[in-house]
Amino acid sequence: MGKAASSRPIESQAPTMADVALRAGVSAMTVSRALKEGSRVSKATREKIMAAVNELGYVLDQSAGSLSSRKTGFVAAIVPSINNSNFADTARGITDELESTGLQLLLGYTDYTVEKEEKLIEAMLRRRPEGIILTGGAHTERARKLLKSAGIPVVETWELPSKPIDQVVGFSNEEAMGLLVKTLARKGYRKFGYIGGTTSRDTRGSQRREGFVRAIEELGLPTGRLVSFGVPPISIEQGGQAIVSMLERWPDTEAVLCVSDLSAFGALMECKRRGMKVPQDIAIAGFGDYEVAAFCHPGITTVNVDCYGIGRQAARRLIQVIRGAEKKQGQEIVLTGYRVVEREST
Amino acid sequence: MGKAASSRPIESQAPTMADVALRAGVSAMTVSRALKEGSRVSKATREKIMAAVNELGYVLDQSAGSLSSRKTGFVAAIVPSINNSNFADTARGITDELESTGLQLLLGYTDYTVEKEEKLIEAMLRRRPEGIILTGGAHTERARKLLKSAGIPVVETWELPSKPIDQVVGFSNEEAMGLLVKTLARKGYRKFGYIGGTTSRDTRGSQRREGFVRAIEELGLPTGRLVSFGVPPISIEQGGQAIVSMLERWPDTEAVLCVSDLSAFGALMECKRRGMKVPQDIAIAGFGDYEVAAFCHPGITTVNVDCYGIGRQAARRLIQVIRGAEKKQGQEIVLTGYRVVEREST
DNA sequence: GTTCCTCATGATATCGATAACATATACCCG
DNA sequence: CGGGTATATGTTATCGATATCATGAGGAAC
Repeated sequence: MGKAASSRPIESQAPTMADVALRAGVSAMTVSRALKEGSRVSKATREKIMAAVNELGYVLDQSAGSLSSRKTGFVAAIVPSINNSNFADTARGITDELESTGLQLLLGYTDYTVEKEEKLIEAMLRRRPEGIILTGGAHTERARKLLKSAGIPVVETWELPSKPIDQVVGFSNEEAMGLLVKTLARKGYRKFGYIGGTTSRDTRGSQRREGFVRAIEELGLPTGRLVSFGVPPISIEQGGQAIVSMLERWPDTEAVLCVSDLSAFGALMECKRRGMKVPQDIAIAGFGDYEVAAFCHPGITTVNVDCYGIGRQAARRLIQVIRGAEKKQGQEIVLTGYRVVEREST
Repeated sequence: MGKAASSRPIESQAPTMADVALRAGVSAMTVSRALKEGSRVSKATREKIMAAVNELGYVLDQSAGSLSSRKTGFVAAIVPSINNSNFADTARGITDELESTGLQLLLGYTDYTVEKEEKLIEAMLRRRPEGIILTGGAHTERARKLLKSAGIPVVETWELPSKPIDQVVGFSNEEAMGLLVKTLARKGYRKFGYIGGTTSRDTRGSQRREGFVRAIEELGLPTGRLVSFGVPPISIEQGGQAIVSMLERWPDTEAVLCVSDLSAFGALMECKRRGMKVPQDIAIAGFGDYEVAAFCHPGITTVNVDCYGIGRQAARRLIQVIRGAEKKQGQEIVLTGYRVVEREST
């Protein structure tokens, strides 16, 4: 910069593409092309334009661009909670997958209610996302209608909905919990208890519970040891309270399965606080393979779910439809893996 | 619905405001008014319009609206990680505070690098947010320039930057860690160790470490017991590995302070795994008051930070500038509280 | 040298809503 | 009943970019 320092005009207005064009001595259209990857602009012109861009501190206005190009570059994703590290991982997977494509994530959370989900869906659709990722298959009728008339690809995740809207990336929570029961039954446990939330708001939680009940029945084991405690998402603290209730009602329970690792961890800590030995006095298992389950002592047996992969795959499927062939290839269902991780708590 | 089922026209195009207007027999402008809170439209007209809206499944297009109104309704927030429950809480606080105002959050995460922050800031500014919330005070020069020329209110959080851009909602990590040291010194501990990450990427971590060193020096206690382990954010697992290293080099350490509760939890579990008694053999403290610290056994002494409140207050300050008086009231700094929470681990 | 093609660039219309102004109708009051 | 005011609605221009078509310059081939 051998030239005199360029005086910065004190304009409160942010510079526009026309300002850049004027300064670079080209048309606005050429500026638009120069700022877009893969369009042909001569090297000299591009340099002039970039110089003007830097001098003015210009940043492209995508809200204007998306109006004329009819592509907003948004993808919406709705999860039950961003405080839950499983869903945070999914959100991270989505973001990471979107990053290379220049798509921007609009993230919302429902607090596990379909009513808030409906509101969120509507709010997001106002931004005209090019695709939308939902958690689970439970939605209000109005939400379904809104999604249908929006005409954008939808991916439901984390479950296998009985009535899929469009695409699905998920797994059967019922089967996964069933597998956990069977794995532990093979180790000799017979009196199983289950800890979960009180309502059906958390559909994945309900499915896991059903999977538990079904597996117990199939194996011909003692049934009925179900404790419901707290509104989903059931916290660490509530897991601790729930196991107290479990031990009071069914003191001879041999193994307790929890709807998530957080409640399992709470249960585990409560047991230790009471001087019980895990797994000798009682075995505890969770679901989700949270970091805390791997590194607490004893480590908690759990079901590992590919949370991050769910996010990446969901985003990838959207991208394929958005950027790829116009034609939707029908309701594809992607099954994501899960596996039982046995640790010291069982 | 006593009427015959309305046949759904197979139009791939999403309906526009003009379609609604046509159907309701009014002008587009009236539709726009009817869909906006607080504008005067007669009851009969509004009902006609709402009927048309529902029949067509119309959803307002805000990207178009924000172009003419010159208000996008976006607020950007950039945090180091969304997998960290402290920052997830802050994001939740922001979202909750924005909800009533109709503003939509654009959330991004930097993985603790200023380079990715710069990229994110630029990407977000392309969406023309009306305000932006950042974590910490470390930014690239270019990021600062971009923010300045964007001319929107900026709130830096979670720290007290030495060179604030605009507004600040945070606390002194240095002082907070110093308070923790002093609190434990009062209980009689003298040989303090510190566990943190290896680089200065995590500026809050660095500040906590400085606060630790300074407090130790001021109290005239033995210095130098610092273990750096792993790239921030330091995980539970790395906390466990770090305390092994600490015990090898300084076996007589009485109390170990960790950059966060996650590493403290890892350290705690590793000690238990080795059969050490906490706090009798060694005391352990963390930072951040994560849920796990409260409910693990023994509970971990830590510094509680109002993560959620930081988010709410940061958002509130933005809203005041955005929706309120045009005039910025200068660089206001809001101090958020913190407090030492003593538990069984010390 | 003429024709044809490629590549760089410009001109204009347009995306879908809203701001700002214009107009029409109803209502109020002395 | 006339003038003024409030309320409801319509008309037009506009936000800032991009799609599309048009144009011009340069080069290759014969």
